[in-house]
Amino acid sequence: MHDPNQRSEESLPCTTLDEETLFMVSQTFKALSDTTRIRILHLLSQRECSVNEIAEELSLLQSTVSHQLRFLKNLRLVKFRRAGTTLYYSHDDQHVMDLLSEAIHHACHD
Amino acid sequence: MHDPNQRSEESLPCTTLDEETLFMVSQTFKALSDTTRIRILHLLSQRECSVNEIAEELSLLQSTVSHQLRFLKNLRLVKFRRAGTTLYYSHDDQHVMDLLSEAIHHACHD
DNA sequence: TGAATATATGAGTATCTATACATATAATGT
DNA sequence: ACATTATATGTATAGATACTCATATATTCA
Repeated sequence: MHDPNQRSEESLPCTTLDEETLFMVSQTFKALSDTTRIRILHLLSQRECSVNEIAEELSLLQSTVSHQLRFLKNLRLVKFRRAGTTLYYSHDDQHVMDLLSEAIHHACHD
Repeated sequence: MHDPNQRSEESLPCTTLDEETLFMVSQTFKALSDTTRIRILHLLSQRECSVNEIAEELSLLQSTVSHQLRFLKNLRLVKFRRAGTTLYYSHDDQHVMDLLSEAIHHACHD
């Protein structure tokens, strides 16, 4: 009847790590491993921000923020909308934001 | 009566990122951002292993494994017990292992 | 079209990182 | 004590990364 070797659609642990999964996981964590990107994502978890707003709020150079936003955009962790010449960025991957907030929460409370 | 600015002991979001928390979070994710360390931790999530077992199972040099285990040990993500000349390593931070398995699960199922 | 503003991009550089090789340390058994 | 086995460590190096500076692109408005 029920074959335990048959992978169901939900909630079973991934015991095998194929190359593609391994790469995706490492890329996700790499995005979260830099303090500048963490600060940017943490800010975007609270509100949508323009590039200059991020730079001012976090005391970073505009080009630094722009480079990191490109990194995050490539991984589809952030998105933006245009309003005139201003681009408003916001987060775009709730799962990754959850990973971040869990880690922050854990670090805060030890 | 209840002051919302008063941080309670549990489950409130950390809206401020102090330097120490920022560093801890980045270190945690840095540990999980390398494919070799991910493979090691994933293996240790399934069973306790000696250094040589890890090296053989993952086709890595012994010194590579040992260097990475030192990295993980410094962050207290793994621990070991001695049996003669053999050291058996196992994971030692359930929270970080949860972060890893969540990321793997998410990557596997998209 | 030209100035002003916002953002993106390219290049250079200093720093970090992961690995490989060689060797050291440590525990065991004879 | 010596050989053997398991693990750790030092060092060198190739590759990755993040930042800074300079400049390019793009949009708006006069």
